Amino acid sequence: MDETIATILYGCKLGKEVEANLPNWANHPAIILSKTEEIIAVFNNVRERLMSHHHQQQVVQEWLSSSAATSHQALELFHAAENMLDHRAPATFAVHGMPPGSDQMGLQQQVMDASHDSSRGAAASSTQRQRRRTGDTYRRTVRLAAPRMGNLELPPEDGYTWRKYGQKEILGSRFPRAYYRCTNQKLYHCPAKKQVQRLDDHPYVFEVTYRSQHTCYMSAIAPTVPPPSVEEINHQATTTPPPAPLLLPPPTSASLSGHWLSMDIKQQGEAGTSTTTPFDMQRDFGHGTGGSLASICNVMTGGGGAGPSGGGYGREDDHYQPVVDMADAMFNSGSSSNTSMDIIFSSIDDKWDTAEKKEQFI
DNA sequence: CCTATTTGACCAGC
DNA sequence: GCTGGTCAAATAGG
Repeated sequence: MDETIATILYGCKLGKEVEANLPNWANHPAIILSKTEEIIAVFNNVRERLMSHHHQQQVVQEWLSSSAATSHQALELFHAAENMLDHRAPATFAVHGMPPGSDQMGLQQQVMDASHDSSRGAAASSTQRQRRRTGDTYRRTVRLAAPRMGNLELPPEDGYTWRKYGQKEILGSRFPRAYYRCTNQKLYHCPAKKQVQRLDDHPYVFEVTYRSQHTCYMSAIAPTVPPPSVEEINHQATTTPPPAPLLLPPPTSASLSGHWLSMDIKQQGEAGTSTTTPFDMQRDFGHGTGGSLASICNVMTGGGGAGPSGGGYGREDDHYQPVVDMADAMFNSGSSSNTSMDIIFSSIDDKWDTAEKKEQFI
């Protein structure tokens, strides 16, 4: 949630920048166009996230109030949702950070082949190299937006931690393909791999092919919980309410959209990276001993469980509604009026200054 | 020192 | 033989 606010602040900063440079850019409509498109993309992203978030919150609250839910039930719900997301039909999705109209590319996540692979991984520990193209390998391909700023070479964060083990020039592709495997491969023999390839015609889009499934989080000693499926990650940017009754928690509020603009705002006292988040979720979900509905609800609503300390993310309600209002003011106020933006700009000045001290954007 | 990344070489599938 | 996927030594960084 904090990065949503950070995104809003960033969008506001862009607006201010345009405002300040209007005299200079009066004869450069291309610059203004570029800037305004960026602003629109930023706030579209915010709106989508907030709408998705709001829907999740409602569903979880309804579920919690309508059933004598236990943490065990929550766990079952968690897995059910995961299965549902993992096996549902391909769905279109809007891409993070793409300017309006960019989704006309018809970017689509494609489940290439959801056949499960149990023969790879530890079983392939023979002296011979693993065989390829056997056809029974779990394989699915998704397309994700690259960050529009920062290091464009970095693939979008997906909640898992990966280790790069190879890169190769691919015939007919301008960009090399990068090969990643799960960092837990050694520890837990997790066979999950992914290939990341930037599209020739859309350099801002990564085609990510996932192969084999994570087993690391199922290990009794593994400290991780399954981060959300890729579909769920995509759904964070979906423009329509998700078909599933509820969504899984985001891997971390600092791991996904934070990379979108390369402007993660570190929580105070949070020294960990995004990879730490699922671990805390595991404590709440997977083992159940310390799990509480409150923590589960926090995780489900994307509010809690982030960061080793958990501080800062668990108080979603403290600032969520104002943000919704702010976004609502931005998008629902009449186009002829700019007062709402003025209010926003003026009201966030203090906050922006604070945020700016914490992290220099751009 | 440990871990991650880079990169040339190797190997299997087509 | 070509291409793509993986290995593993070298290198970099914390």
